[in-house]
Amino acid sequence: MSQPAASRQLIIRSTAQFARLVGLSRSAVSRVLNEQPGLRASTIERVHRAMAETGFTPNAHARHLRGKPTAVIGVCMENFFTPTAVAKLSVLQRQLTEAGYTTLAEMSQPGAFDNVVRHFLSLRVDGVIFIGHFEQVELAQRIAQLARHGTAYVVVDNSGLGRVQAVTLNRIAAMREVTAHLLKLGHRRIGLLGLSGPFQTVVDRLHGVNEALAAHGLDPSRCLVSHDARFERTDHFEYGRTLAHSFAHLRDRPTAFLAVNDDTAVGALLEFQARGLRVPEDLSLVGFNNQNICLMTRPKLTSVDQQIDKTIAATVRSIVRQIEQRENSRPQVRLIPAQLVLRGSTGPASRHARKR
Amino acid sequence: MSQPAASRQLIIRSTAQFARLVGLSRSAVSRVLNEQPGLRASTIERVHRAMAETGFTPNAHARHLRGKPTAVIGVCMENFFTPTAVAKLSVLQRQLTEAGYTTLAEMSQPGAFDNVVRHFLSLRVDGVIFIGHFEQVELAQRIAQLARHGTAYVVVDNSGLGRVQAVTLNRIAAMREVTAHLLKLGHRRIGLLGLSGPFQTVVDRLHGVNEALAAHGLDPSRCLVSHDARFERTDHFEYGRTLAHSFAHLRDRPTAFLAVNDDTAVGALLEFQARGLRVPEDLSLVGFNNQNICLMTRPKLTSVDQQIDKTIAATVRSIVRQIEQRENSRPQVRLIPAQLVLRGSTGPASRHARKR
DNA sequence: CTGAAAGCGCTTACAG
DNA sequence: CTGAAAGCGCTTACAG
Repeated sequence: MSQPAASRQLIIRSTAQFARLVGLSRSAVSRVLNEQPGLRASTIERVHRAMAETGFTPNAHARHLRGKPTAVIGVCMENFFTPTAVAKLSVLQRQLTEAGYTTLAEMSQPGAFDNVVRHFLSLRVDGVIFIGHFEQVELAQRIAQLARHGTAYVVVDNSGLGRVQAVTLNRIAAMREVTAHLLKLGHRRIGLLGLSGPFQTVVDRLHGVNEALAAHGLDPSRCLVSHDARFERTDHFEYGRTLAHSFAHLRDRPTAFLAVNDDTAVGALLEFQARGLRVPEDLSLVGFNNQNICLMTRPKLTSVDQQIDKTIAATVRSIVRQIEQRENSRPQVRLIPAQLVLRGSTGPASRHARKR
Repeated sequence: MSQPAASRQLIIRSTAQFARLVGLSRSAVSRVLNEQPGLRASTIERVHRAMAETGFTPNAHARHLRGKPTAVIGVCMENFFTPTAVAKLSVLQRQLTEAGYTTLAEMSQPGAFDNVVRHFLSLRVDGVIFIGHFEQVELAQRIAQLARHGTAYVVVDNSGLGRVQAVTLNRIAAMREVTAHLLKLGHRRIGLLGLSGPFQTVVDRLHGVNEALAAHGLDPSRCLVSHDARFERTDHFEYGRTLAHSFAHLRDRPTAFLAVNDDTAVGALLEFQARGLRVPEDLSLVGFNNQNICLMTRPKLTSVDQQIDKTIAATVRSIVRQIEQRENSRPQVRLIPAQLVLRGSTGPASRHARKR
C-alpha cells in the first residue's frame, strides 16, 4: 500500500513495457528473472523493487514457449472425491509445492478420462499423477500416450498394471496380516462387507485374505461369506447397516467381519449393536483406511492405515526423478507397507460361535 | 490401438509438423481447430482423423499467447482441506468443467498466499475463486491485485469484506434460526463448543445467535457459556470430547449446546453419553455442516446444511458472468440461505434444568 | 555488464 | 476455400 499512486493504476503486461519503465532492455530484465549470473547488484535490486511496486508477473505461457519446462504436474483424480483420495491430494500438493512444482488437479468426468490427459498434454505439463480407481485398459492406454510424449507419470494405488511407474499400498500383505490376526484370535468364519467389485484394490485385498487362509490350511470358499450381491450399494454407511442387518441373526453368522472401508464398518458396527450383538464379545470387526471415524465408536475400530505420507513421498520422488533425469527411469512398482492399527473392535472368537 | 505403426512412433509437437503430415497449411489446421466457418467437410474430416491417429494436441500456451483466453479458473484453497472445503472444490470442479473451464486448484501454504495469486496471474487465468478461511486484510489486498489486472474473482464463504464479489452462506440467519429453535424448546442457557476464534464465519454465527437471543429479550452474556479458552484446540472430535467433559457435571450446565462443526458435536455427544447424560432428555446438541457423520450417532445429530450446491452454482454463475461481460460486474455479495436439519439430538429443555 | 535479433507454436487479418 | 506473413511475450545465443 506504500506504492506511488501512478504505478498502482498501471497494469504492466509484458517485459517490454516493464523494461521501458525500469529503463533497461528486455533481455536485462529477463536475465534478472531467470537469476542468470553477471548482473550488477544494483540492476537486480532495481528490477526486484519495480516488480514489487507494479505487481508485474511475466507471462508463464510465453516463458514456457521459449523452452522453459512448465513445472506443472497434472493430477488426474477419479470422478468423485473419497476421503482418502482427498488426503492423498492434499499431501501431494504440499509435497509438490516444496519440490518446486505446481499442482493442476483435474477430476475425470465419467467417460472423459482421455480429455483430462489430452488437456494435460496440451498444457505440456512435466508429469501426470493418477490417483483413484480407473478402468485398467483405459489407464494403460493413457500411460502409453504419456510415455509416447516422453511425459513423466506415476500411478498411485492402482496395482496390477504390469510394467508401469507406480506406487501402491501393499494391500495383499496388509490383508494377509489382518486375516492372520483374526485367525490367531480363533475366527474361522469371516464375513466380507463391501469387499467386492471390479476394482484392483479389492482384488488385491481379497488375494491377501485368501493367502492367509491358505497358509492356515483353510479353504477360502468355506471361510468367507459375502452378501454384497444382494444389495445395491449407495452410501457406505448405509450399506454397512444393510449388510449387518442381513447377517445379524443368521444361525451360522461369521464371528469376524472385514469391511471395505471405515464408513461401512461403522455402519455395520452400529447396526450390530442396535440388534443386541456385542463387539468384540459376539463378533469382531475391522475397517480400512484408519480415518478419524474409527475413534468415534464404542469400541474404537480396528483398521488399516494407508500410510499416505509415505505413499505420496515415494510418488513425488519418482516423478521428480523421472523429470530430472529422463534416462534411468525404468518402469518400477513401489510397494508401501500398510500398518494394522489394533483397537477394541477385534477380540477372541466367541465361545458360542459355531465352528465348521 | 488400430493406428498404423508408423504414426504411433512419431511425436508431433507443432501444427507446422502436423500440417505437413496432413498436407495442409498451418492456417488451415488452425482454422479446423478453432472451428471456423468456410472449410471443406473433407478437410475437417482429414484433420480430425489425423489428430486421433497421431495424438497431436496443440500447445495451449502458444494458443493463449496469440490472444485466446486460457479458460482456466484458479482456485485458491486454504492451507488444509476440511471436509466442507473439499466438498466445495469437488462441486466447483464439476460445474466449471460443465461451463467449459479448467480448474487449477492450489493450496496456499501458510504465509505464501500471495504466491498463489501471483502464480495464477502469471498463468493469466481467467478468474480466481477463493475457498476457505483467509486473513481479511491480506485477502483484500489480493482482491485489489486481481481487480487491478482485470481478472475476475469470487470469494466463497468469507463475508465481512465490504464491496467485493462474494458468495456466502447466510450464517447469521442460519444461527438465528437454530437459536430460535432452541429457545422455543425452552432452553435458556446455551453452551458454545468451539464457536470462537478470529474467523469471520464464527463472528457471523455468533452474531446470529445474539440476534435471536435479543429478539427474545435475553441477554447473550448471561445465556451463553463457552469453555473454549480453557483448552487447546487440536482434533475437532477430541476437542468436542474435552469440552463436553468440562461441562458434564457443572451445577448450572447449559441445557443446549451449539458446536462449531459436526465432528466437535459428535465428540461432545459421545462424551456426554459416556458420563451418563441423555440426549436429548438431559441436553440438546446441534452440529454444523450436516455431514454424513450426523447419521452415525444415536440419536442422530441436528445440524445445519450449507447448501453447497447452491453456493457453488452462484459462484460459477458470478465468475462466468464477470469473464464474459466485463462491464456490468459491480461487486456484489450473494447470500445463500442455509437449511436447518432437525434430528433427534434436539428436544425440549429438561425440567430439571436450573433456570436463571 | 547490456542490447538487437531470432525464434518458440500458435492465430488472424490479408491476399489470392 | 487456402497460403504467406505478422505478431503474441518471452529466452537465449550473439555481438558489442
